[in-house]
Amino acid sequence: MPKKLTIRDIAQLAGVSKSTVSRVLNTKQDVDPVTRERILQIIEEQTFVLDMSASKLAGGRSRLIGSLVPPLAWPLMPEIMRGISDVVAQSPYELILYSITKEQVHHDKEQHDVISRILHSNLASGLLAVFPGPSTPYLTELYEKGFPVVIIDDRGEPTSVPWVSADNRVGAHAATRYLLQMGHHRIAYIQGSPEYRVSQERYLGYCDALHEAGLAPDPALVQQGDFTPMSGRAIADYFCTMVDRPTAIFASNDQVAYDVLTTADKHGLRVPEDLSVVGFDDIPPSAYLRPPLTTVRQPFYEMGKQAAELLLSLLEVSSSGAHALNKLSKSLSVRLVTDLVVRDSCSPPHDNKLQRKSSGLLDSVAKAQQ
Amino acid sequence: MPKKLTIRDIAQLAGVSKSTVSRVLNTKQDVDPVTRERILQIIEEQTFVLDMSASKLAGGRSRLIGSLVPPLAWPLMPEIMRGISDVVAQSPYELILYSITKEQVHHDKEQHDVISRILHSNLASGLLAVFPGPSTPYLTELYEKGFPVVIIDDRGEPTSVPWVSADNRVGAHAATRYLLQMGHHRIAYIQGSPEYRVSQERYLGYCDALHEAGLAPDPALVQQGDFTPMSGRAIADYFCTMVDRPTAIFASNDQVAYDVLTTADKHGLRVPEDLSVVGFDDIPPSAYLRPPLTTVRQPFYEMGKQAAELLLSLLEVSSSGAHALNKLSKSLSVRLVTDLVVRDSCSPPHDNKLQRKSSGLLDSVAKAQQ
DNA sequence: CTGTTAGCGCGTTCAT
DNA sequence: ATGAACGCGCTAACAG
Repeated sequence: MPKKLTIRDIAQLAGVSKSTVSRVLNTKQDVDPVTRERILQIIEEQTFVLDMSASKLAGGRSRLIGSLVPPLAWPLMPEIMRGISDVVAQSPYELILYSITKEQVHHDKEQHDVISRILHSNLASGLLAVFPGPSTPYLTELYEKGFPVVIIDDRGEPTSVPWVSADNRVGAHAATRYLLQMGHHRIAYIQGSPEYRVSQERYLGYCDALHEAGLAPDPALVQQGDFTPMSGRAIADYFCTMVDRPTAIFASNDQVAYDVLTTADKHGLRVPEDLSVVGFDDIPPSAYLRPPLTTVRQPFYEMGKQAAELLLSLLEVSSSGAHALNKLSKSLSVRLVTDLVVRDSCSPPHDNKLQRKSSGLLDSVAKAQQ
Repeated sequence: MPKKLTIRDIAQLAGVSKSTVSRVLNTKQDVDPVTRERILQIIEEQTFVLDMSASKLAGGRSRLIGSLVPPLAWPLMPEIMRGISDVVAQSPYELILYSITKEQVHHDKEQHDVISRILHSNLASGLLAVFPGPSTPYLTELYEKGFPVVIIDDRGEPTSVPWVSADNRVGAHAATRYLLQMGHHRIAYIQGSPEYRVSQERYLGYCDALHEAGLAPDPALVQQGDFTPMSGRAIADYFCTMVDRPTAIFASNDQVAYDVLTTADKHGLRVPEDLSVVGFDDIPPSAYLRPPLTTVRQPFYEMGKQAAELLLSLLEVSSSGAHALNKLSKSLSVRLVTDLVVRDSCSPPHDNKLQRKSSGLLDSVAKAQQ
């Protein structure tokens, strides 16, 4: 175990002062390209790495990013984390995981506590918040005080905090339009939790498509769900046993769509022959169900990736420059497009079955937009 | 934004010196209970938190745990992480996530790099490694040099490093015995990747049960797979088209069992009527398949939890005491029991169908042991 | 362009 | 039982 080298050691090896080494390590200007090269060489040979604690203490920056995330068991989380990790791994930063438990997800006091912990421990120099939910206001405050924050998908009101999200409205529009074009008229909709902004957006997209087709949303066909597994069963029961049963159900996320599939089966309804089903998210199991689920894919990996890149660039600015940061805030939102993934859970309704048939290929993907 | 308080500030408020505050913060002896209480009081009021960087630099511990994990998209990871997070969140420690990409998983050089990065950055004071695979030797070296390490499930040879794992052999035994008791004689087995120790263990469990029933493993019924989705299809094809087709297939993980289900369907074989299928892991989708999959549940949450607790206790020891650590190493392995989760993917074979029928309840769980 | 000087906030001797 | 002084490894002025 070669004793841990310090910046001084490599300064000696290079015949310069610690400051110079520090300069090259922090890619400052004003260093002779030759000595810089030599120093880098030595650093490489010795596999020297800056002591982050010392660096943080002396300078203030920490090369540590905090990530405030909902339970990783949420099926969309792994891909988001992969996007984040991939970016962070390529950077000089490391990622601290502050994981919100199922129980804390809806309690803003507890989330506030977690955030305080993040701030007080004074480790992270930036924060990536995934579905921060009730704590969005705190995060906003934080951000406006100059602490770099990026939100992935939000809840509640818009905020000045940079954020990235998929275009839920357009996605829901595409899914609904797909059903309409297939000949469906009675398309039921299962709402997501009302606290989430994405729920409203998806609902609006559903309405958009209906209006476009000259239809008005039928209140009887719109029921309030809450995104969680099992929660859709009662609603699906209701739809399956209606006198004038809908010919298609658009569930506002895949997990609820699974409930629809299960429930339809229970009632002896075949999907897609008797009932078409569309989900939202395209989480991994959706491709493996029977029938494979037609759904709107959210680019989770990309969302994580872009959020991390955004945060990294904020960090860049706040370290080098000054408050030029605030000037950018207008353009600091990213909306990613969704894709309609056509699988086998939809077909034209019985009374109107001359339209196109959905592809039977598991993996066929159709772009939702143009 | 109240300016960050330092240990000195609260020393002043308490009318004592920084040293004393430091002592109570680190729960040292030799502090007057009264002043200790007063200081704690003030710390509480001010919601003061130690600056971890400074603390680490000055020679203290870092309250940071590194976690070296495979891609979170591995279906068993979220639960493991939940176990880890729950424990860490209750402790004064934070978790740094070092995520291995799909590509790095089998390249020990890259993993070595990641580990070096962990060590050199000098942040983490302990390491939790999940399925470290090829880097087990490095971790062993590390551990033997006194750096706290805990491994969750290993690969390759046994090591002195503390580790936790499920009892794969007993689990596989239970699954196979279940099939045997149901009347199956020709039970095929799809192996996992040979590099993983768990693959061998499960295979041994399979053999144990066979021997117990007076049968010998039939080489034609044991095929080498590799745990990944899709990888089982060719093997399942092979089994489904054999002249003397097996009446049951035991897949060494759930993902491969899904392939068996898909393939059986392709060949027009009904599960469980024509073919019984058992998996291993009990990852979330398994309960929602049609038919719901009978499988051996690994206690992933518990594995993460116990590993984190183990590491925390190592950290405790290495901070307070000395090398009493090594004396414990004998008992520092944890083997958790697995459960056979009986769902609907198994039934007695055609030619022998008088035995018990598997439960139809989705969630019915039977203890594998006693 | 580069070296020198001061701390950053805390743990740890060593006194007292 | 408690305080004073020193230094952890590094960055940030300030000189040159």
